[in-house]
Amino acid sequence: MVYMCDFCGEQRSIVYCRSDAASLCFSCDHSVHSANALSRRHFRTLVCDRCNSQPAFIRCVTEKISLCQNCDWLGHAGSTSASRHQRQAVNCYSGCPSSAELSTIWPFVSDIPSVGDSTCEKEMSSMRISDKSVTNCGDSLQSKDGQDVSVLVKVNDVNNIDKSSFWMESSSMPQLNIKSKIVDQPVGLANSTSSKMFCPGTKGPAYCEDDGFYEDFNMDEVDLNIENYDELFGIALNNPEQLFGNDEIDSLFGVKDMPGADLKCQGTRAAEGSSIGQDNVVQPACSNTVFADSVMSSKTEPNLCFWTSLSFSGLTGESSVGDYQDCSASSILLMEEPPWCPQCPESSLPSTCRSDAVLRYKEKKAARKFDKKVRYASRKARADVRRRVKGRFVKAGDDYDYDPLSQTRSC
DNA sequence: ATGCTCGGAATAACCACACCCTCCG
DNA sequence: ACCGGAGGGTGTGGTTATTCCGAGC
Repeated sequence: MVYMCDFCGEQRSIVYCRSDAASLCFSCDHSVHSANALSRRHFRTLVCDRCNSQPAFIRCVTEKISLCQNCDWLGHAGSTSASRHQRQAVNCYSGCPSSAELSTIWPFVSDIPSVGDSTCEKEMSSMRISDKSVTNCGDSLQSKDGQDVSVLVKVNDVNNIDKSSFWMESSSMPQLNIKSKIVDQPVGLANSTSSKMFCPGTKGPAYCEDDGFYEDFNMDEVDLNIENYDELFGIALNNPEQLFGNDEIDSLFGVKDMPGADLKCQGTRAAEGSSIGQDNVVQPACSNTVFADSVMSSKTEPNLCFWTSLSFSGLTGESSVGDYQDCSASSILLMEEPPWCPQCPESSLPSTCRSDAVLRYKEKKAARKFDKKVRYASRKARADVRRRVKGRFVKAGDDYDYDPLSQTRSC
């Protein structure tokens, strides 16, 4: 069955835009995402060649098809022979790259139509070329005329990766025993091992920072350059809270108390495991049902983007779901529970243990409070001591039922 | 398949008043 | 150009009310 473009309904859908939750043909993708600056930020990838409904994140070189997470698992996890298939990550892009640039991103796609240079590209160049996040990331792609079309790619060979390594930028974690190597690296791409952490499947700081949602993330505060990994985590590995603080860690992960969650987590958590001499730290995320559940149940939480972008500073609850959807992590987070989880042999935690963990998680979640920016400390100080009636401020001298200072009632 | 009810979660509204900002003389 | 006063708008937190959404029937 041929799936048609959600927009025109005439051409075969090729590109998937998660922000729009739409499968588009190249032509409509170009026209739709050249509409305005926001739409140009949408990250698109190929549509899964198998289910035609999910964004592809893996290219099976052997079968010459692009697969979503689900289909990749179903197709490659089952049989030994299939699991040996050579696979590579499917790149994604934002902006309006030309057909030539698309060919560079997806050299295996043969039917890329000609989409000439448009005003969109020009606007994109003005918007993104100077974007330091792109240059910092090192994943930008230079077009012939030197314009950065903000093509962000992941170039790691993903052979042998398991589901958990999909969650992380494995090659960026030097202390982890990830069997990955770089193959088929597109021209103009920086070595991913030298890049900073970025969103798996898509890519990180460039995108996230660009989104405004992460604008409070200050790299100067915590230098997360992987080159400083030892310097960074060498101190914090044994106790990441030294780096981020207890509350921030709790707030970020929300699953701190969950058994088994620590070492399944990516980023600092995984690094934490590596620091204590666990070579095989990377385990399938599905190895812990609780963890998977926690992730899925937290799919609308902004801090989940931390998993993939390390954008953990100054996150508040102000961002909309759309922001998360724009985050590449959404390809995972917004999905339903992966079908491969039930297949995992380690998912047999005792139900009581699981329920306890879930309970702790929910309590933690409830207790968690997103940082609220207080513009005027003096006003806050006053509000903190102001007497109230049913939560409302009362006039000075009036009866009150709540006094923050004395915790007593006047009546 | 559809509609209804229920419960939980998320969000908005409310209150007083010190402080901030703008305007004007 | 600078200063000071007047006046209006803003922001602060705990509680309640309202809205939203999913599950179950």
